[in-house]
Amino acid sequence: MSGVSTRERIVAAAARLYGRYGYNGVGLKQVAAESGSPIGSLYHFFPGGKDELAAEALRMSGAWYQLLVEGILESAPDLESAIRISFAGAAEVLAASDYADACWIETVALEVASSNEPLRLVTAGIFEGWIEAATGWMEGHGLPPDQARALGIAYITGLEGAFVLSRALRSPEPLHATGEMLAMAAREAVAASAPRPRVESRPTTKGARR
Amino acid sequence: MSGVSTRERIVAAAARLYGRYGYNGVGLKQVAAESGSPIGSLYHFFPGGKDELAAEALRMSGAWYQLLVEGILESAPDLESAIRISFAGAAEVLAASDYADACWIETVALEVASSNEPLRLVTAGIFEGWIEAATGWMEGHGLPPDQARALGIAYITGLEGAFVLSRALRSPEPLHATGEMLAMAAREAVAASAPRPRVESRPTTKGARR
DNA sequence: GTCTATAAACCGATAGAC
DNA sequence: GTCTATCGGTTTATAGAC
Repeated sequence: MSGVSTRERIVAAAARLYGRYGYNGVGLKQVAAESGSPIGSLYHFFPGGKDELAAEALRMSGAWYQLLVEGILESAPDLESAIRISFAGAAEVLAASDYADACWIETVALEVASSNEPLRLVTAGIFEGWIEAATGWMEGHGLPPDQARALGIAYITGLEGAFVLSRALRSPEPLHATGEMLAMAAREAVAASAPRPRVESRPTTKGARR
Repeated sequence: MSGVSTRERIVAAAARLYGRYGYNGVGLKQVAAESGSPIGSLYHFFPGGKDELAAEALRMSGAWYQLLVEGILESAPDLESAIRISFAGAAEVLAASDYADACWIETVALEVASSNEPLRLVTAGIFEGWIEAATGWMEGHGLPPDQARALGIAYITGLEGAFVLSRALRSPEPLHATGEMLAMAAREAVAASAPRPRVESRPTTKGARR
């Protein structure tokens, strides 16, 4: 009746624990206990040990978050409100977990960035996938490719950075403030790339573009 | 002739190592070796052990970054270019360290957020100080208090989030893109809070505000 | 203040019974 | 596939000589 395999329970427990306390802050014994399985099962499914388990946990979390965010973005009426809704929703979820569960990738990403190249590559692949998805969605709302990519990246970095401050301060304010400012940037980007809003919108004599 | 005390060398080594590899990723023996002092000296200066040393390293780094950023902000001609210069400078420094040294606070902040309340409070105090400083500077450039605080927070969260992606991807692009989008938000914020730029700047019949 | 030796606990990983 | 016992190494922290 459970429907979840031992392997899935181990991966889920590892993802949650690593996200909360970091890769180096959680032992395999703790993962085994949290998933309700002995150490032996852990090495049975992941002969590569802790690194292989973490890689699988990161990939699982990355795919899960991507589906979650894509669902939010696609259900929003426009670009500006999509950003606002994303950050407000993240603030609610974070507060509901008592500021424990934000992004299960980023703590590990920072820990392994300069010490574990295989895992660093896993986190890089996840972030690249998110950037591509966000960029595509921004393009679908009429932004030119370079603006779409910049805003897509800023959307992700804004979320990740706000997670750090919101968890440390135990306050939703960083998420709300960051969402508000990115919504403003989105409005400006849309206005700047609009076909031709009015006769005099911006001085065309000297391009503001770099 | 050295001028740096043993205590200072220990704190500096701890700050750098914790920033690169995380709080749980670095042992006291490694800090002692890196600082060129035996373990005994470490416990002589920090009887509280690893937590007390980390707290001191965090406070030192926090004050140092605050001075650095304030210097950059005050030397910039205007709000928009100050943001651009900050992110471009951070990208250069990060690349120069081979994507190892970004913010020495944030890796530790994420690790301790849900597991070490005393250290979490230290990181929270540092972030609060940064927010106050950034907010004050934004107000000095004419933004109303609530907009100044929101942009000040987004400036910090944007930096922190871009650090995560830039380190993981080993690319300066996240820092550049985030800086570009926050500069756009700053331009929009300045324009929106300007005394009265033109006769017809935005439809006043239906407020776009919230 | 500086330094070494060591205690006690925990880590990742393995062997092997069932 | 499940589970226990254990190895070797590393961790934080302490004791005590100099």
